[in-house]
Amino acid sequence: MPDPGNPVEQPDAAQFPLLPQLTLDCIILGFHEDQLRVLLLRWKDTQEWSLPGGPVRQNESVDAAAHRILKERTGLDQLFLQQFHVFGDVVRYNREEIKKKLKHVIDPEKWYERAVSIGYYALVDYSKVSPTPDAFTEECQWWDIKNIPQLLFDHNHIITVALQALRIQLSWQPIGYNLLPEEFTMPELQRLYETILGRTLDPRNFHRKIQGLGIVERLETRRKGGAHKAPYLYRFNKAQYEAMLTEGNLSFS
Amino acid sequence: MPDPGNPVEQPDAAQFPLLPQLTLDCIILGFHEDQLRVLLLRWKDTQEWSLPGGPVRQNESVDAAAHRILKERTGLDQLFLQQFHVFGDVVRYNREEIKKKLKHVIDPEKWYERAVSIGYYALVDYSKVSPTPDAFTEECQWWDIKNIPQLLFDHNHIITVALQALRIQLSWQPIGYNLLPEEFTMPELQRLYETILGRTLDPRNFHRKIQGLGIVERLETRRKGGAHKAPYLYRFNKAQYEAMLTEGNLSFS
DNA sequence: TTTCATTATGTCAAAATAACACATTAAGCT
DNA sequence: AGCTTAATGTGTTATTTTGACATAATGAAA
Repeated sequence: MPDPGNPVEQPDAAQFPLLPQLTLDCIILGFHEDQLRVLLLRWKDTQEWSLPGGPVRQNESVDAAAHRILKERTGLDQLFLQQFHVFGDVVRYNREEIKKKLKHVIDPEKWYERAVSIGYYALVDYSKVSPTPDAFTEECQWWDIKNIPQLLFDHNHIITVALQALRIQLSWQPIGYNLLPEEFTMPELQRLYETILGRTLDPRNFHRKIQGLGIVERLETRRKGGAHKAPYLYRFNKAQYEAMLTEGNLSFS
Repeated sequence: MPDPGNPVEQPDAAQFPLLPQLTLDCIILGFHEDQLRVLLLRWKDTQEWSLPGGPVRQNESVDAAAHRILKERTGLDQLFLQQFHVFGDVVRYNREEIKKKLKHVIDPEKWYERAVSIGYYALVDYSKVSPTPDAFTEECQWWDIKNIPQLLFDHNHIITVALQALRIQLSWQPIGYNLLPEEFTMPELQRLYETILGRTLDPRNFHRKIQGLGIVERLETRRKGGAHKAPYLYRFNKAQYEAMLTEGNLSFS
């Protein structure tokens, strides 16, 4: 379910007792047509969008809840999932406004107390995702990160914080394994980095850098189809990639 | 109060309704005698130690709760406080063992369900702290980070994760403003970095680096008192320091 | 005044980064 | 077949940053 910020009575509450006043919000990011995109949900009978999210069940870990929600929204099992912040203000958004906007979906009497929300971001292979709405929503769709509408709750803010965290990750860990298909081209990887960093990179320097990290291997084949020189295909060297995820590029001086 | 992992009935529960099944744990770090030290609490009538922590009240933000707990344990108001991880496993530690160990402090019947804990680390000026135990504990003391005893709950693990987060912070943000007194020497700052990083640094290179960041200003005065050449005193350039905290040294390449 | 402990400081080599331009080639068009 | 278009693949150089390294200076104590 999306995070109603203040959790509401859940459809499957009887079956699955929940941790009270605690929710997750998931920023599910994909990369398509040179755009970083985020998966959003549209609430039933409204034009209001929000992040996917939901409560944590008593018998599952917080991480497991995040995985479950991701699985429900995307169909994907394995993905890069990263806790990045806890949103714990007493008043995270205007509750009356939300109650009003969602009154046709959720009985305004059924809103509980304030909730603390744990933010996760996930990096997924856009082409493998089957966007699926939940019990409160009727549409699940990708949105260009540069073009997010006004969202419910404090979700615009949460996205901002998630992107900051993602850029920090990028500065000392590699990114791409979970965002690109198995085989990809160097310009594609470069555009992914450029999109996250919000600036252009020099293709020669980028190539040198990535090769230096040893996280990719060039294949024999090239990708044909464009009206231009065919780029080589690459795949990630999983072992080296994992190593860079763990050790990272941490260096003080 | 320390985090009983599973929260227990709180002494002031009537006065302050709490967020259920949610607690904070605070890793309060100071620097003294070239050691990074963490503040720990000893439970009443036991030899068992744990991290400071406690529940979040309904009418305060999670960050405010962390500040409150820090204020209660240290007497300090302004300090560097950083959320670093949420510990959300269903079983974070052996509950029966804990109930038994603390049976003289907390009625084993009074333990609630599992709790999710939000980890914060704080960097404080050792000399300004007045360690103060809470309602469940009778001693509050600094421990060398290299010499932590077996702690209650999953607190040894939490400390490990906090130190990892601290090292990551160090790799792209300056550290020191909240850990050192207003005036300090370059060797002191260097030893702080060395302690956090767990390795020695070259004094010439360190000096060059720190000067390059522009976060410190050398004063006219030197610190006398040691049987050796008197080191210059420095103070942080707050503006530049803040700038480095925000912008950081983030660079992909 | 001698000794001891610690601090302050500069140079050079190596590595990493930033800046920069042009030949190649697949596809589409004529 | 030949031309055009669009994007890719690639190397060099200057600059900056990092890492390695050793000695003179000085305050306190003996």
